[in-house]
Amino acid sequence: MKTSASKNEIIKRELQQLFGEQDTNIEIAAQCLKVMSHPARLRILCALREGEQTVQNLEYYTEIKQSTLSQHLALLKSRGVLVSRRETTYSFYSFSNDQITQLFDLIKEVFCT
Amino acid sequence: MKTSASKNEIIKRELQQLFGEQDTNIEIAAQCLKVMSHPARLRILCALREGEQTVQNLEYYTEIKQSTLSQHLALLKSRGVLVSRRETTYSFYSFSNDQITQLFDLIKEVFCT
DNA sequence: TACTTATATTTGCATATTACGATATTTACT
DNA sequence: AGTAAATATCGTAATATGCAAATATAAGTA
Repeated sequence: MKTSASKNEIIKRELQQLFGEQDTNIEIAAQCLKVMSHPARLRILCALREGEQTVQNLEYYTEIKQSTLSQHLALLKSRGVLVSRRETTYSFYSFSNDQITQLFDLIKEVFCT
Repeated sequence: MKTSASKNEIIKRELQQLFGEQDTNIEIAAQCLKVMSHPARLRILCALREGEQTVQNLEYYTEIKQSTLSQHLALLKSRGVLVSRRETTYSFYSFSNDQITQLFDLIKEVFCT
């Protein structure tokens, strides 16, 4: 099977542009999606959907052990999905921006309807 | 820090319902997202966005080695992201449904704009 | 039947993730 | 200073994932 060579070239060129020249965007997208694609982390995002929460509240909601939870949160934060702020001894985590929130909402819509 | 116990209970109950009672949906979502969150597989999805393609075309577009590509395709198919059909010796792969396509489009929108 | 092309599967190995106990850090309070 | 609470980090064992060569299968053609 051979589509015309020129058409293949066009598609290939479009592909190269689609996610940016150096595949930077595609790498970022993969990393961000990857960090969201874990049952525990999806549960965390669920719990944060209505607003920021402390670690101990998240521990209660998600039933994930403290150290494990803390690692998941650190990962989500390091990839730009979440942000955190300190208030006395509490850390409050929340979504970092609207795009991520929007992405999460669509995921929920796609898989829960 | 203690939010009132009753409010916590309410949030927890909402969480349990959000992705379904047995966490089935959340598991499915995680698996599906996970399979999409890989640079090679995102590149494959990009190439398929305009319609079905043969394996050899995908090999050309994505520059992924045949056996590796075939494994990625098998994975994407097994998780319901792609479907395939045989025509003589060629396998044609394409998106399995509109929701997945829509999800992919949003991913592209979020990470490439 | 023999040969070729397209795709799929197997295998081995390297690397990455995961969970969780133990330990460390941070901050407040006495 | 000493203690306690909330969170973070470390160490490690189990498991999962990645890639690509080698091999297998499927289907068309001489």
